[in-house]
Amino acid sequence: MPVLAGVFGDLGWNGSSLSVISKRTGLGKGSLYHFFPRGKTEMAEAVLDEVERWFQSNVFAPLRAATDARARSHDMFAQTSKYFQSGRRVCLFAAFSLGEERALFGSRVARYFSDWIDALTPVLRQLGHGDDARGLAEEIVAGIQGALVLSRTSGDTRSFERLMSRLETAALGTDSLEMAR
Amino acid sequence: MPVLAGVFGDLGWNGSSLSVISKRTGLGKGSLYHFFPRGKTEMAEAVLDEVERWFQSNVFAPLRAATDARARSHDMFAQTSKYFQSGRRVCLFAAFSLGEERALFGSRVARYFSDWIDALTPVLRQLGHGDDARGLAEEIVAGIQGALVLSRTSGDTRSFERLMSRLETAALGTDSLEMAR
DNA sequence: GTCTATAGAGTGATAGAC
DNA sequence: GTCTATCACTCTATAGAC
Repeated sequence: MPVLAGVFGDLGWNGSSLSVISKRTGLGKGSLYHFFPRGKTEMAEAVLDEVERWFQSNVFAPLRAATDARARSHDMFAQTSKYFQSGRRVCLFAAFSLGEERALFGSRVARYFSDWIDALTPVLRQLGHGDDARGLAEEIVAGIQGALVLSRTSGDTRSFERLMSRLETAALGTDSLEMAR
Repeated sequence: MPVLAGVFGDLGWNGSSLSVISKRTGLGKGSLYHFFPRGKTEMAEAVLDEVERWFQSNVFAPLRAATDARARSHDMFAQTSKYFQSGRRVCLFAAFSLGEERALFGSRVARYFSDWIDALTPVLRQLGHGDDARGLAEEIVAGIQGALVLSRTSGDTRSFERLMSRLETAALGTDSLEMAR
């Protein structure tokens, strides 16, 4: 499964041909169709399932925990940064948001992002963002995707870290801003 | 050329087969290879050339103009929003940042984003962001890409508008923040 | 005749499915 | 490994403008 995820991340949906998948997994086409009778689509679904589970248990669920909001926010950024390996890894949900793959996986891609925003919003509300919480949650989730694009194109992992830390500051920001008022 | 750009935007690099391109442009393969002897690669290069020229003259150059910084900032957001049609259109530079197309177009993709950040930074410095100007420029350019991802996956053009307006507020933000101090 | 633009049959290679 | 479909691409033929 990690190899499969790596192939889809590196080559995208259309670039991940069965021959490449066969080569990188070390499995023949027969074996691949034994485990995934519906072929490439089922392979991608399995990978998305796994990524989704990882985010549900390591990012979304902790956001809903009953601990300090500041800690939950920090934890989200730490776990997200860890998952994306400072921008070296690709977000498959974003990668599958275009072309043929959009028709295949579009609804679950949309759910992934809305789940994230839904989980983050109450934390930001607790941090004092009030009616702005949902807008800021959108901004942060979008900002993470943008950070992935920018750090990938520049090949600079530090830009990812820089952008993530700015987003985290924005999440905590209202406190210091209110003190200034 | 607009049709070509539409195909690459809708289907991506691998999804844009010559047969689709032939169908949607209404041109036979002979004509396509007459205009683009190096094939699909040359077609994509021509499209990227055009997009790059558009941004150079409508976004990057105005950012370097000798007018009011506030107006230049606003103009950038307006033009960018116009180009991306409130998130309905895809950023081809981001779309070509993965897989095989990364090897083909990676360097010019990187340049597109760094040109943007380079042009935006001095404007933000004039708006009072000081040493933070470059970091904020990164954040804004990344934020636009994130807004495109999010609005595409949700199918909601208003989320794009919302995110763009937040970024514009951030660009102008230091003034009001300094007044509060 | 020459040139540019056109169509589309035909090439080998490779795709995904089985 | 075998299947058919499709891939990017080449080539030949031909249209009309000058």
